[in-house]
Amino acid sequence: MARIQKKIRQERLKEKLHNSPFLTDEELAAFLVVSVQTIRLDRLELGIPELRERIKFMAEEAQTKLKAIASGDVIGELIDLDLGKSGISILAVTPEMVLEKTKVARAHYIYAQANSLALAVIDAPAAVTGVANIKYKISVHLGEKLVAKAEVMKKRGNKYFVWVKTRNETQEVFRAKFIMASLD
Amino acid sequence: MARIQKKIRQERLKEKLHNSPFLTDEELAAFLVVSVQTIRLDRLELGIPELRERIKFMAEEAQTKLKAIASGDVIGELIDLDLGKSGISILAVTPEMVLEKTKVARAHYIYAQANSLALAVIDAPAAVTGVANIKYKISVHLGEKLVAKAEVMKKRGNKYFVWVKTRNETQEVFRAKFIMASLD
DNA sequence: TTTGGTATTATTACTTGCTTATAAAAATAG
DNA sequence: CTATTTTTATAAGCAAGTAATAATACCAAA
Repeated sequence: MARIQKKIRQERLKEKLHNSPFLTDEELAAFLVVSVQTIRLDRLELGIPELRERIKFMAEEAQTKLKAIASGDVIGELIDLDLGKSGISILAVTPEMVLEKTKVARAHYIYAQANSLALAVIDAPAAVTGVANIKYKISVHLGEKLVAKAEVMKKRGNKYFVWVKTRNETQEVFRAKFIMASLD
Repeated sequence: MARIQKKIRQERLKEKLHNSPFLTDEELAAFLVVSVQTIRLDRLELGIPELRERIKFMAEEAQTKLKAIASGDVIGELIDLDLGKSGISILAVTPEMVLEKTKVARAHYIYAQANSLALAVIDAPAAVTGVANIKYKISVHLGEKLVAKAEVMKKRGNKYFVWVKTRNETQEVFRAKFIMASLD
């Protein structure tokens, strides 16, 4: 009986901390109606660090993630680049990128990978996207690895015509034609 | 002379903390070759909170930002929604969204606002983007406020045809036609 | 019923990274 | 040289812990 209670409590502890990780042991003890010591033993068993460590970890992790998402000039990892001609990037679909309910990747991530690859591939110091023609062929799910290939089809004046095709492991999932204009 | 030294030290302190905000007073004292007490007086004068508060603040802020950027179902603030018919969202262009050099908003943010609005507006429990036709008319810069308006033009079976037009304060900057397929 | 092991709670000493308050020393300006 | 500012030192206290040890409580099986 006691063992079952313990298991349940520890599950509840994990869940609670998952939802609100900023709680102290004291608050957790009040929530689960046990002593602070019990909470500490549970944390020890479950390998959950103390509040301050948790906060610190979150701050560090969130910072790097923010950088990756918000300020990285290329979404996805650039693995091949022939400037002015073609490029390849890969992007792993992580939990942040999918819709909660369906686990389907949100469209703008797939778009972002393609668009930033297109931007990277054209041989210009700065450029903006003018027109895009896009087709999402099948939906992409959590855990898949997307490989985007970009090709500069032609260049006319300051305009670049870039095609991007994105595949998962087995098939083509996305296709886009961009017309990019270089500035300067 | 001393006053100048103090000013300089406090500037250096601010800069150091800006770059590496995870330093303790002790480490800062060693870095600036003064006593820990001096660092504390400086922090007091400059209104800089202690390490733990800084970390906590970063964790909280980064978390909300991450949520906003990565897992918010709508990029931009939804200010009007007539389900199945139309919707409006606004998005302020913040420093994270622009390219370092040019301060021009990266295309995928504008796309993301439009796409997530289109998703929000269609009256379906879950949907994926099938095809998009996009035109970036002029480039968007740091500080501008984007207003996206979506309209469901027609519905055929499980397919929705949604048009989105985005304006800044003065003119239309972006236009997209999406064909979304609802799932269930 | 007693014995034994797990689970829980309590107690105490110690840690980090501070705050607050007070005082002393050093540096500098006038 | 004195008054003021700046810097350093000292001591007490706090939050949220860890680590170690001991004392109960509980339940289960011999």
